[in-house]
Amino acid sequence: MAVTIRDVAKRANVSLGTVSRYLNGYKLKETNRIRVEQAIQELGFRENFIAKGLKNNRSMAIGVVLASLTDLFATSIVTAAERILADENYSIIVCDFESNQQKLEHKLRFLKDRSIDGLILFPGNCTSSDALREYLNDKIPVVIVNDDMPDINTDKVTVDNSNASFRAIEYLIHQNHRDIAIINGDQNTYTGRERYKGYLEALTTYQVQPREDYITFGHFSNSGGYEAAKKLLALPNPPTAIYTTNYYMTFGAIIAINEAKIRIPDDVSFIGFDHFDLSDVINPPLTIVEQPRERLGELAARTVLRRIKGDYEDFPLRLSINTKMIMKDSVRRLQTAKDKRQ
Amino acid sequence: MAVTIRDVAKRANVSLGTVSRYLNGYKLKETNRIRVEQAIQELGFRENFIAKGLKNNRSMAIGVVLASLTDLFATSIVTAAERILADENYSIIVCDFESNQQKLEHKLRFLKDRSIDGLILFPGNCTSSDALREYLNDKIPVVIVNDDMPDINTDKVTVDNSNASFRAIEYLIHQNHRDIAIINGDQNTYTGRERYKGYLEALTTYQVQPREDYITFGHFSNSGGYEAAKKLLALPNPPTAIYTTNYYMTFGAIIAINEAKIRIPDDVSFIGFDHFDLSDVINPPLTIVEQPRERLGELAARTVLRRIKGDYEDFPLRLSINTKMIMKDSVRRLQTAKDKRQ
DNA sequence: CTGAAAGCGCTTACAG
DNA sequence: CTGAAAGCGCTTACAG
Repeated sequence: MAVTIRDVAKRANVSLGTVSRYLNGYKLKETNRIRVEQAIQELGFRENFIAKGLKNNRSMAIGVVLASLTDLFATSIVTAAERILADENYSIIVCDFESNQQKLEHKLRFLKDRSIDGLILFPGNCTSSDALREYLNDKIPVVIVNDDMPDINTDKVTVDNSNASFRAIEYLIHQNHRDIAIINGDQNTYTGRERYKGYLEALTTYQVQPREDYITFGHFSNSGGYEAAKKLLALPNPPTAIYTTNYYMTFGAIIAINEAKIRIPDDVSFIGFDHFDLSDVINPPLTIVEQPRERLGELAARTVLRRIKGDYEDFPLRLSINTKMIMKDSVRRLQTAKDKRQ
Repeated sequence: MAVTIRDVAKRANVSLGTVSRYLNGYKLKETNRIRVEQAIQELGFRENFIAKGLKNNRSMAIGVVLASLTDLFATSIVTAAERILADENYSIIVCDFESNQQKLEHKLRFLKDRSIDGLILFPGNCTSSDALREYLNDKIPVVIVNDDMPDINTDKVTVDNSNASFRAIEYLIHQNHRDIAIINGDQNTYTGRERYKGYLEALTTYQVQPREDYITFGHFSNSGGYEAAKKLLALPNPPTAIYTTNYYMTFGAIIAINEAKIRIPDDVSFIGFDHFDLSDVINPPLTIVEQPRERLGELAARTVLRRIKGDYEDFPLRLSINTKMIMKDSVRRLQTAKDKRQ
């Protein structure tokens, strides 16, 4: 049915091997090259990646495994990665493991059975994995995004989660805030823990006593942020500043704040996490921590490609990319006693 | 390196064919079956899907092509589809075409070169496609989600976009609203046009004169909804009810409404689109149109699987699944002159 | 530079 | 029910 290199060879009056070599970038005699090219044109020949894969033991597919396909953070990283991988003719096979360790194992095996050439993994709340160790044993490149997985020795790219929090809180402190609340996400995730850690470190560094009632926890979701913010605002001594630790929570918190008719930054200062289309548009525009999602995705893709090509020079890569604070109008500088005297 | 059926055959003392038959569910003599099973166990044999695919001319992969991987609506449908496809041992290869017709063509060819067994397509703002026609010519099953693509004759699953709007507006009219605004999304998408159409039809049916200033357009995004709502609220005669036409717009509109310190439903009634985690939690809980995303995804997956198996009985399928209105507290019944007299 | 041939890991019609 | 063999569409070491 489909036209094969055999057909091309026949038409071009050369051997199979010659066509194959042409396809793989070897030099042909000029006249042969032209005839092969013509035959390919005329027959509308397209390479069969499956047959190629069987010989080369490569599938030209990269597995992407994430907790949920509906997580904007992960999918925007995947988008950037896909762009690069597709350019190199790699396809991505995506699997969702619904934050379930068992499903994770299953999907990893599923992908392995499909001979993927590399794996990009967002472990989320899952730690470790037997299936993952099989990848390492079989020398299939694995890049882990935004997680540490201490017992898995492979390439890891992440953002400076802890430091991002540190700087956000430090900034608030420099604006004379002391009553700084945090809206934490799931503590069974690496990012959740790291972002919380940075908060505590900043307070410690500047000798601000952490207050338990200012430390809230929820899921990394809109409603998680909403509920936490509501709780904070209802406190007898509400915080002067609120810091949220992911995209969804930021959104939810903003809704709670608006609903409570509390004004940013007059009544409460606010630093959000992740840049989104509304951040700059709402009133006031939000000061936020922006994650370099695009760069993370590119980095993950480039790393896995390099490993596939056998370049293990800097293995295992441990790269933490810097987040960036986007300064807008949601933080108010508080007056200190000293300010007032002046 | 990897263990093949040849190794299994040797160990089990049977022929290649026998192992293959076992793997494909044919009956073996009891003693052979046991030996084959044992050999598979002992050797840790796993089938090679690539080799299988070469013989069978099947890749066990389904292509999924969408405008953006960060569109929650599409990805939640894909999640549901993936669940079903993975159960049947199909993997999904995902491609993002960034709402760009040319990229769409490119990705469709990219996937075709990888011998996908079927395609699930979310065309978004793209209409028609040469590459898509090649799929149909080559009898590769294609299921289109939430779009019509009139010149492509294949299976299509969608929600009752127009009717969803109709019912939402009808409900508002029954609550005595006449000044009903709509926040439309991109009109170069099928869903955008259909949802707008249902709005107009409802007004016509109930003889309410459409007002141009109540009909706003924006992108299907948070800021699109935000900007449109802001404009509506600033009108000299603001509407008594606002209807938004997708998830993101709903969110953005809610923020604008809260920001303007306008109360739902006292000052304005509101019907949103798509159920999301905050819908029920915020104050007041939102009356919304809920799309059966899960069912859509399952239906798309099941349809493509049936076609792959050669079942073309109901081809081309044109299925529109009903949305559901979730009644909460964001719509107020207006008093009519008659109500007041009573 | 190129052809002939073996082989990647499987499936399946054929004959028994 | 099972073995031997041909073949899916490609690649590549070998010899020229």
